[in-house]
Amino acid sequence: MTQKAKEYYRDNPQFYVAVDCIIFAFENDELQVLLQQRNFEPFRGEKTLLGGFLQDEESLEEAAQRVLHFHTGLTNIYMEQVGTFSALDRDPGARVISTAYYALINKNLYDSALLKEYDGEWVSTDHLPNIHFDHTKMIEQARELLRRKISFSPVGFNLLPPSFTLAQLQRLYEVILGQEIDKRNFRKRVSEMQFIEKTGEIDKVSSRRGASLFQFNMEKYNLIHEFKLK
Amino acid sequence: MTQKAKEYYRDNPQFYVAVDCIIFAFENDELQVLLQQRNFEPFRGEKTLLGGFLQDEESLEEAAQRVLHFHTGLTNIYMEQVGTFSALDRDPGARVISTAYYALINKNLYDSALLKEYDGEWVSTDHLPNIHFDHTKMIEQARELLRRKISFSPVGFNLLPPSFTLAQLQRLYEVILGQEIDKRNFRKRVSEMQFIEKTGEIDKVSSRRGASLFQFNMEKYNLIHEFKLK
DNA sequence: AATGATGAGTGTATTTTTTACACTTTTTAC
DNA sequence: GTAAAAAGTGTAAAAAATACACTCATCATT
Repeated sequence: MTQKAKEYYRDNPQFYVAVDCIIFAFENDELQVLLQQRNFEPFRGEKTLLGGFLQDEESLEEAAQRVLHFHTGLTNIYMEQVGTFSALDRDPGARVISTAYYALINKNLYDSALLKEYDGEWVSTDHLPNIHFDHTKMIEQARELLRRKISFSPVGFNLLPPSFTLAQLQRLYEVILGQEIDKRNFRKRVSEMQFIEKTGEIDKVSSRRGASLFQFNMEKYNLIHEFKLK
Repeated sequence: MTQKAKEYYRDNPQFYVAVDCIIFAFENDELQVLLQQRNFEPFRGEKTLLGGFLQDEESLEEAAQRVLHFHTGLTNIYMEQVGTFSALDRDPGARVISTAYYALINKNLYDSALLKEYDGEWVSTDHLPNIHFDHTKMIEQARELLRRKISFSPVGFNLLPPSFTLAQLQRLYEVILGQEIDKRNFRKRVSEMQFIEKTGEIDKVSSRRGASLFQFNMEKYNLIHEFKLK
């Protein structure tokens, strides 16, 4: 590179760059988010999202997956970029530019033993506690993004176990969309999508009669690639 | 701040952070984007989006507005964040994290004399030339975001002059949505939105008969805040 | 063994929204 | 005066979304 070209970069300031992860899960008819009670400086005692600083040899997506893996034990988590936050005073400790990602996991599948190592706790997105930095805004934007996405893309299944009842699926949609859904209309739409298929198993836990278990068939979906639910 | 807290930040690398602006305009029945033919190093001779490095005392939004003002002479431009791009090799000159914003301007209102100062040129988004970095991907993501937004939010008016004919408005929608729209159905929907109002003026340029000019009334829209077009 | 309680499962009619479609009007250029 | 060009206008059909109520299977209780 020429001298001129080097100066092109070097005349400019550099910044700490971070990722913050809005990790969503669905339990007890609530959309929950994983927070951390910080027992370290800076901002000890505050609740925050799980995050980390971008390192030299990784992209933001890789950094987010690293953070996700570290806190859940999972790999290859479904994730979407929410946005990048850069207000001058968003982190009073230093100037940090942070990109938020939301992630969807199933609470049965992750390593919950890790929680106590970093003081993680699940909270309902309906009654968020006080959260430090601009993380409340991040959560709200993520929730809105998820709300819009879930009707037209089969991302919601990441929040459910591999097999699930239609009642579970419906509750998930009701909670995320924030409105009641008619059972018959919901099931009609589900039955039109052949990639939501019966496993043949019956769930005997949730009801006396027992409810058919279903699974999302990704291969079939990839052939059709059309999704509309509610 | 404690020593520990300082280390929390200092142990991490810092990065150049940039903004890239996808400046859209509508002319000749095309959605156009403003590019720059670089006559400076690095990457002299390449076409790129208009961008700039984030500085210490500004947010990304402020940096984007600065870049937008510098290249168009306009202030307070409508703008939306597209996403942040961080691939390791996206800029071979140095590691740069870049946040893309799309902006909507009207070509009649900006300072076109500035173009020659930075070798700016408008190109159709339908036939993009070779563009350097990951800027093609940025443009495509921006175009898709705009396509989704325009049906449910009155952002398209930023691409039109303050008063416009319904034919112009319809062509704008057809071009951005990439599909023909039925004239009568389109006008029916427009007439339902009282904040798209006749100015009383007649445009005699675009047709022999003359066509009524309309304007978007932001105050009325803010009261209603409901928008659906096509 | 009968009964009550619980959630599972199922179809049709109505309303709303979206789409398809063709001619008359006004003006200018020739 | 007439041909050409774009403006302007309403109704019917189709599709999509919504509203709605009962029977079924099983378990727990008596």
